[in-house]
Amino acid sequence: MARKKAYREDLVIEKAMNLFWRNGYEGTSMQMLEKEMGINKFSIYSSFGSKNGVFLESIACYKKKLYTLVNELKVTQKGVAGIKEYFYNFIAFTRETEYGKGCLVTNTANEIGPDADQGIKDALASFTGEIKNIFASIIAQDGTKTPQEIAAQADYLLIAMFGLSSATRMFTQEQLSHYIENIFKNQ
Amino acid sequence: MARKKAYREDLVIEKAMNLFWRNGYEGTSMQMLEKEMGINKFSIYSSFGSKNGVFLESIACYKKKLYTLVNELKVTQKGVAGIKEYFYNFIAFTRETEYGKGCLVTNTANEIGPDADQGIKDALASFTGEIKNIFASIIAQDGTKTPQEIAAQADYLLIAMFGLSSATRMFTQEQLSHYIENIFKNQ
DNA sequence: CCTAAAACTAAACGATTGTTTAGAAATAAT
DNA sequence: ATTATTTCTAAACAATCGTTTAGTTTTAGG
Repeated sequence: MARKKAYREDLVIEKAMNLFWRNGYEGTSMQMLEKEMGINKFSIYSSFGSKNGVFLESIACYKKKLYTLVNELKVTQKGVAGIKEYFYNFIAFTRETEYGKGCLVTNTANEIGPDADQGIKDALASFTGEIKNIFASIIAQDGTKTPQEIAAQADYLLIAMFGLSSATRMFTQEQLSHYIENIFKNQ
Repeated sequence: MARKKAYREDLVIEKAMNLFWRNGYEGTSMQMLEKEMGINKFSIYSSFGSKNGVFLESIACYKKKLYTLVNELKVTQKGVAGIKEYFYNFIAFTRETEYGKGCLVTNTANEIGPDADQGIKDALASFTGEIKNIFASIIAQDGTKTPQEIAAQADYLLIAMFGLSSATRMFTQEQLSHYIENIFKNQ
């Protein structure tokens, strides 16, 4: 006994996600979201509660997209060489035109301060922790390293991945290749 | 035949610079600038023209501060080991409390999009180019590398430095050390 | 001392931010 | 077909953004 929604929430969130990915949280206004999502403010608020709610759903949507790459990484038997492939795959994943869009999670981590919304900070921390754990288990594959060595190398590759995400937004493909090749030299 | 300024422009710019460094460009409002600089909007606009003008002066001020470190780097005779020292010095330079503030230039590069103010983009590009040139001339010191090898390694270290700047804002000192030690392993 | 120029205070500007609301349109069950 | 419930349109909300302006205070030269 009621009217039906004229949009699908998962589809409009994907559009919102792309807007946040390109423009950041503060750089994306409700006006822009209305236009891109194709629904008006009332619908956005009734579906997602707030701009912050739209953003949290967008991060969840982003993770789902990225997990195509992450799942390949999870099952790799190539050791650190598999992580290197993930680095290159990630560049392709972020490519927009000449430069990349970076990583939505990393972009957000760069944007927010210490007093940002807790839900956002939790989402970022859980994502970062998960990637680090995957790196660590791959590094441990050959069974030659101590836990300390594994943790240190996982930190190294996590921060390198973090830097790569930002770097895709302003360095050329050639520069990024120089970066990745040196990161994995002698690893 | 006129009233005298009750403030020194170089001193109030240093305060503005610290605000931008901590909060970013968009995260710093004219209201915050008024309070931190200790002068009101009229004085800010009459001295610097606009918020953008305050920011450009703040970047110049930041460079001056950072050049204490950069000048040490310029005259180093230690080759790549001197660059490694610069990386560690930079962490100390950015340290605020538990985490660092990053690099004002890098923070800005992460914040702005492709359609940002041209004056800002120029300032960032000139700074980045200068650092890369210093890295390249240090890498070339031992006279064993081809120009291509020099350029590739300079790109690598530039992006690594770039990543380190962002990383100071959210990774622990221990993690940063793991990162730097691996960056310079076998270089 | 008077006057003119610059620096100050404080209020207001229009635009945009995220959010809310009043009323019209649509739908499913009675 | 009527009714109850939800979605939608469109306008308005208060707050804040960067910027401007009118009017007052201070200062140095004639």
